[in-house]
Amino acid sequence: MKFSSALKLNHIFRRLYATSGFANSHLVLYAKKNRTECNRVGITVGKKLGHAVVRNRVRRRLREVYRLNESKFAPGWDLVVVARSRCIRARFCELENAYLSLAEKAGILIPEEL
RNA sequence: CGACCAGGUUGGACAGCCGCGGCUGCAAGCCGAAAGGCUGCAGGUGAGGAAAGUCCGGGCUCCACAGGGCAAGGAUAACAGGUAAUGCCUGCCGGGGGUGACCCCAGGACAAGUGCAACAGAGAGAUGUCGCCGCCUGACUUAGGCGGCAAGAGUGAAAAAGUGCGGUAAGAGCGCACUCGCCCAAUGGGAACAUUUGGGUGCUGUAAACUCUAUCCGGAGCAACGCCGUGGAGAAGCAAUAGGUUUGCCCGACCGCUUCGAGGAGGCGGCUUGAUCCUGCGAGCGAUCGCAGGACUAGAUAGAUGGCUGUCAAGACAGAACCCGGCUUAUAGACCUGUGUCGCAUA
RNA sequence: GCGAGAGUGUUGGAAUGGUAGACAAGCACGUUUGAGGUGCGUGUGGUUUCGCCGUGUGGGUUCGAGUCCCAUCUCUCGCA
Repeated sequence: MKFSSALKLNHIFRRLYATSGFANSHLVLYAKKNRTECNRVGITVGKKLGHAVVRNRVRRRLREVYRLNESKFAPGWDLVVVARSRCIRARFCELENAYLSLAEKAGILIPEEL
């Protein structure tokens, strides 16, 4: 994790929810530029998804997706990822595909140099 | 061998790569005046039996009262013991269930008072519909009146202790025998309580209806509480054209400066050594207690255990958040103990 | 962490411990109309043989629980 940290402050979450996000059947992604060189990533797993064990598993997997793919992301963004209920039974590769396709839609990936 | 009963233990394993939170160390590096912070490396460590529900009881912290009594409100309810304490646990008594091992029970007082008991039924806590018997009157086998009775009928969840015999005009605890309930005494027991004992007595049920009796209870909760605290608001002191900021200097522009300071955002502490755990011996029917030796075993703060691969297994319920003791609920599979129970077979 | 409330036919929502489903909406059928709408009337929990089971679930108290008591599940709300 070279240039990323966890997003913890409640008012930044509020600010990001006010923007229009990107969604697919597994996830919702909110993104906004900050004025630093770092990325701050917040994960929201609501109480609807299940008990604490289920919610922890979803959160850990989403964090792991970002960690393994950090090199593909451009720095200088605040991200909030909201898990939807299909994440409970999804495999890891499905979560990874959903995450990366949303990030591509939002335009926060480094464009691949051929 | 099969079906159970009671109590207890455990709660996927191994290997490889990447990754996370504390802790310890480095005569490591960087930043800093220092305290310390950040990074790297190494070592070791890192969720439960229910961490859950928040149903009880405490510790701890602050507030209130700082002494006692009464009232209100709430909780508990056989007896004895255990415990820091409990509404918990153990033993025992009583009641109920099971062939049995064994299991279940809020289990004080309606004989202090009040309330309620729908429908049905004459009558629901005190009576008399049909009825039975005697006497009188009219009539001639029935009607009316007066008196006695509560056996039988019928209603209901419950009907005036129950059954039998005697007794009588008919009947009736009116008398007797047995049974049942309550009260008193005696005996046994530490007590609840028990009784092939003696005497008295025959009273509906309901207090998870109000109530009465006995005992206990001050309130809030780690988001408690303590400390630090940019800016801004406030107070005091000083200074008056010096000082500060803006680019090192000049010009220009902007701003009074210093100290104190309740406290909001935020940060730090509280934060894990404790009614702790393990082993052995002893006391006790047991819960539990005593003694000796040993161990240190998460401490996060948007909240640390994940991802991929391989082998076996396929298998649950489920994630600490100040800490303990219980209760309740959810749980796949595996294992252990018993001079345990029942059935079948054999001897 | 602390605290409060609710759960009844398809839906909203009543019911003092005493025949469960008042009232309204919806639905079905009949009637009114040339046809529809409106109006009026009847029915409507499950299974079925009288009957039995039905108030989130499981127990208990009571002659009798939607109601009272205990436990539990789900949902909603409040405070910080």
